[in-house]
Amino acid sequence: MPEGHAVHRLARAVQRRFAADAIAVTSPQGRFAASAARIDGATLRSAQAYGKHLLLDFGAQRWVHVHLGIYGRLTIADPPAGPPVGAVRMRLVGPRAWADLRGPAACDLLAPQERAALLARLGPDPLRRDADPDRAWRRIHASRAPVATLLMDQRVVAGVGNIYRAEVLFRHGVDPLLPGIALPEQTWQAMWADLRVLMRAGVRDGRIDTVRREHEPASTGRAPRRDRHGGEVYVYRRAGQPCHVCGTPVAATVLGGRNLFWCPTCQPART
DNA sequence: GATCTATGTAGAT
DNA sequence: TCTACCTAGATCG
Repeated sequence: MPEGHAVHRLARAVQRRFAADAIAVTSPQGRFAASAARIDGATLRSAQAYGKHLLLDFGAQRWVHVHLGIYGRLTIADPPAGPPVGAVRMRLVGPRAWADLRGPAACDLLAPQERAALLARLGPDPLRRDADPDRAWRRIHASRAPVATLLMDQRVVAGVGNIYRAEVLFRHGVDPLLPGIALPEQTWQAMWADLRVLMRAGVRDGRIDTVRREHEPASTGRAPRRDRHGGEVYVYRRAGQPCHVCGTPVAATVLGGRNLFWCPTCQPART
């Protein structure tokens, strides 16, 4: 689920269904119980996403910070709330909806300085209007690390995950292992603009689609294939399958502990 | 039913 | 570079 687009989508849903209401906050599982008690019954002022982080503003300088990590899920449903099933870290119950949070990497109550520190360590988020791509560019241009590594570094760009990184590199013909310092600025600007378009579409649709119409299998007469994440992609998790554009088998390796996918023909290494 | 895997990150080594 | 975190869906047998 959780690349930045999913968290922004979640923030919108929480905003729509809980904001301006008094919310009963509990921790059926117990691990968030002490913090939940401090905000139980407070009015939710707003829900916002910054990269992959979700912040719920409960007023009086109190923010609930949620990071879903790889496993986490926040499910929202219509009342009435039933008994908790499984390990529910946090439950929100409002008059119009209720939500259960399971398996998050983080669920904390933040004070203002903690919230500020969190936001300060995040790079620009393509889904936020005020984001400055030059901040990311300065870090990329100063680094010998592979572009693929830099794109996943939340201090460089906030919200990009393993799918968007693989796909945006493919769409711009960039070798994932190219050192950041060797990436042309024009290419970075184009990638940033593309990330904004792709991730906004992801928020709107609730899935990641990156394949241009002319490359869709459907346009060749076959039914469109959806991977199990529901989207249509060029290279992510397509190791060994033919590239949609040139037919070369998609390559895969592990970089920094994460799977990396690319087309060696469409994204050639510099020689 | 057991095992594998994952759209992520922090912290230890 | 490695491990822990700790959930659930897919896959294996």
